[in-house]
Amino acid sequence: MSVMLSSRDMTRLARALSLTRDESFFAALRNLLRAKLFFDTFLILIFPKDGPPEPLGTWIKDPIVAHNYPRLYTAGAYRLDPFYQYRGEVEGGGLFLLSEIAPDRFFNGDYYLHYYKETRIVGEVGLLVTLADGSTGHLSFSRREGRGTFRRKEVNCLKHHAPVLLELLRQHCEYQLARRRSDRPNRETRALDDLIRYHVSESQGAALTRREAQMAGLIVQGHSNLSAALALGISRETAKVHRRNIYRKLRISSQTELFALLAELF
Amino acid sequence: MSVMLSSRDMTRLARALSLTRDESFFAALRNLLRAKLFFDTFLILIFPKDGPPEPLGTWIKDPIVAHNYPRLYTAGAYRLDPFYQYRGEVEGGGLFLLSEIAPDRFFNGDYYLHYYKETRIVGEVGLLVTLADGSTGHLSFSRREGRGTFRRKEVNCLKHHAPVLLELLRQHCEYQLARRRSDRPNRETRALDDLIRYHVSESQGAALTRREAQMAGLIVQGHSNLSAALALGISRETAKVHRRNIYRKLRISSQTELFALLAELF
DNA sequence: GCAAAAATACCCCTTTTGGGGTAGATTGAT
DNA sequence: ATCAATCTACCCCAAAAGGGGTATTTTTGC
Repeated sequence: MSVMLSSRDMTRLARALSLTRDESFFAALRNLLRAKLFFDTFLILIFPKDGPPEPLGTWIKDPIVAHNYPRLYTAGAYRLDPFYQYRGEVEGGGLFLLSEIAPDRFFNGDYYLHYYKETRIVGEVGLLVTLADGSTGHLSFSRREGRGTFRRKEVNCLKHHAPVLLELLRQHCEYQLARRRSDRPNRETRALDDLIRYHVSESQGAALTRREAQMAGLIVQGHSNLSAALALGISRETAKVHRRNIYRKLRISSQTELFALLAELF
Repeated sequence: MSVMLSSRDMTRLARALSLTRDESFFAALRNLLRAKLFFDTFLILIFPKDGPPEPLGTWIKDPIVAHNYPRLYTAGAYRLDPFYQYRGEVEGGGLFLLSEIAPDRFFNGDYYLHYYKETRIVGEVGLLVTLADGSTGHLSFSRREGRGTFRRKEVNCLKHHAPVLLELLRQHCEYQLARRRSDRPNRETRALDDLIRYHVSESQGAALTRREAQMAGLIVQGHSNLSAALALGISRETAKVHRRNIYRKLRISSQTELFALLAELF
């Protein structure tokens, strides 16, 4: 990861900038960063002045962690997150290593030992940016053991580019905040599974059950049987049954064909 | 497969009608029909007055047959195809069972014994429609052994709906013929693998080799490693290597993620 | 012409899919 | 209250994907 940005990097950055007001910003930024360095989790949250964080985007590679972590975190563990605790201390914003802002005793504390450690995260970098209403935008990415911690060179490079990343984050969070406040009642809020059921019924003449449509949605979003099972709170075997029934009803025999069928929904 | 069309069927039909001038017509019609009955191959060809057929769309479930059949067929075997031989005999068009139009000795002839039989096809239904320039549009779908032949009820139903299907086929073939004759030199003719290489380079900062981009294209089009290997004329193991290198370069670990990355190309 | 990059092919292994079965618990609609 | 559809869970198996390795040939760039 070189400190200099090539002209191609600038193009990609401009593209990300143009997407800050878009739902796809999260994925775009994640891909942009992933092209430059490895990470195993990628999260964007808003920390209100008080109360639980609001997730704007969540990407966690490990399906089991992806299932357990957000629930525990939002339920209360966030209070012990050094980034959450640090949210008011920071003037404007900045990019920090967990180790920089963690309290002295953090790595011996309850949070680390009983919760954070479970995730096997060995390195975390977080951005914090103060928003207009006093809440704080937070972007975090981390590595699990096996990938090694972030190297000094990488961190320096990230700090060098922090102002741009912070501005991207700020724009995105401000926009999402505004959108949530205006709280438009029904802007295409038709759930994915309803869309899938409707589309499949129209184009294939097959009726998927609610659960099957949910499963189909999870599959095309990249969930394995295990991951989808965790998301639905059922066993991996049952998830397999749903998948099989979907394929049978749609007269297909592979994940690829499911993508082809549902492609026009995206 | 009931003879009556429900109002929902009519909607789907109207949609297919609106797509006759579209590249996606082939898939749309295939899906529409597949919602009503099983088949293992689905082809749309144009038979010129003489000379080899021009494929407009090809879908063959079995990867090995998909690889071998079209090559042999276009190379010359088409001359022995009863549907090809019958193309001039038909006034306007019609829907026929292979068994109806096959010469008396067909099932003892060379074509059947040494070529057609290899495909393990046990039942074929074909549409033929005369086009404005004297060539013939041909739609064929067939079943392989294990699925059973087309049942009398299904055939009667198909014959009942033949006029509509023939009109769909006629419109599509006429349009494709016209488009091919006008032969616009460079209408988005940039090959898929070039598009993939460009897009991946822009969005991921990773450079795929030519072969890798080809492989990526085949994967997202639904080819398994075996199927892609046959298409590229390499061994299944080598195809696996390309797939693995693609995933490594793009920092992904599943076919689903590849879809997510390349989704915007479609 | 030479070195680097790419393409080819095969080996090993584990995990995931895909397809079949049975069977008990829940749920919904009449 | 009952009956059918649905959801659940587990069994089996074969095929494919996913990830690691080594090694040879071909292409490509300088």
